Amino acid sequence: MKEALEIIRRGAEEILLEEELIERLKKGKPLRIKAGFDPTAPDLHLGHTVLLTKMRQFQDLGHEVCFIIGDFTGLIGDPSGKNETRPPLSIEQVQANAETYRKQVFKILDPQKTKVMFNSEWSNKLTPVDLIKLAATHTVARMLERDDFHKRYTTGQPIAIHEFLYPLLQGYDSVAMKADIELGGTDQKFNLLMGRELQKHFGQTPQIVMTFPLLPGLDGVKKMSKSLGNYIGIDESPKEIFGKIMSLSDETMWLYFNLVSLRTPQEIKEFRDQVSGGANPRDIKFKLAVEIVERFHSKAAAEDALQGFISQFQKGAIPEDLSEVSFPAGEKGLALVQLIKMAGLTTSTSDATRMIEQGAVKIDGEKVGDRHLIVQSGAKFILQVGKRRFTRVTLV
RNA sequence: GGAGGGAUACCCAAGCGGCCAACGGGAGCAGACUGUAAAUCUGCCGGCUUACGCCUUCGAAGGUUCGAAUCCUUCUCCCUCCA
Repeated sequence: MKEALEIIRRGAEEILLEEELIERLKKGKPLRIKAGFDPTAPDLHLGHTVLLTKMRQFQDLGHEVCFIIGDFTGLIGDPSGKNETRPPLSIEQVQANAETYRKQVFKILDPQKTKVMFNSEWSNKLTPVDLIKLAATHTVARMLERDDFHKRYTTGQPIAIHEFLYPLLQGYDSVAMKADIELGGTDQKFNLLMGRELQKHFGQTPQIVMTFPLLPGLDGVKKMSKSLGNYIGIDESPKEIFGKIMSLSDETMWLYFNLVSLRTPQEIKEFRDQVSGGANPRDIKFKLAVEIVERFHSKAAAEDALQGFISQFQKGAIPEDLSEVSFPAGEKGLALVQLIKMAGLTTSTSDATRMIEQGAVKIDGEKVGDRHLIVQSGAKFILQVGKRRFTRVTLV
């Protein structure tokens, strides 16, 4: 029991209320753990794994985990942490995204012990009268206490009325499924507490709320999200994941250790000591990258990624597993800028021209200086743009 | 319902008849330095074009003008105050 609490507590930012949690754990009955996910992002990324890993730990401790897909609330769009109204998703989009979730979550969760639920299941049954009654439980003033709403309100940003319904509906989920504990990011605190209030209102024992720090994205500042493009997808290639981890700043690396690594706090502390003792933080970052790739792929893949990384970036070698493309050059040959674009190394020829001008383009490792360069049919070479974009080209 | 203010590129934000593909900042990309770290410095940062050059963009649609992001009309959306 003490150990269990230790595991549960780890990584959490806040537990409301911890006494209640202990109380319920003591009873020894499996608890119902709830965590909701917006079906907006088609792919799971490392940010999601913070909660998923915690859910997994609950499963391993014998509790019942419910993975809620907010397909109904997704029609509203969670206003949490946003400074603008989110565009509603179409039903088709929501369904497609939910499917992707289903496929990916079980890389972490135990499928045998997971209940996947869609909140439309009960939300769609609410009548307009029910909704009005739900809305009547809270005041506008109470809603405006929420930091993001407050900010938008005071700075003159629009708040649509339906956005007020979001916290209420998310809270209602807890009522509908009789949750014992709800997990969420720190930005979810208001919504999570709403669940407590509504459960009380409906005569249930209020759920315990656990919040977790938000995992910052590659920039180290903003929350990891698909829409910001600063994410590491758990479905990405080993090489990709490895590279992205390596591009994290030293400072951010520690946050990842705390939030996504499964190493013990003692191990992490040892790493910190090593670094302050003069060890190259890069080598510690290697360990993090290896661990994460191993977790979502395999030990072998992690080793390959490490070796590939070393040869490519430390020894400057051209990677081996290159994609290959082939294009007809025509009689007069093909402009290099065209080729770069066709090969997908840049998005436009203008961009390709810029790359050449900036000395970022190499053919077989040789820098190209002439932006008007024409390549002839029969040529075969490795084309490189910048440090990371490579492809093997054959002209016919 | 009435009065006033606003909408500019990924974001913030200038411009208010030609010098505007549009100042400046942030983000991003590339180069140098390095550890694909940080900091710093340099360049780029709408598209097409194998030169010259061309095309589209300033909420939307029309109009005035040799010429509009800039002026006029209508429309859409947002904000503030009043009711």
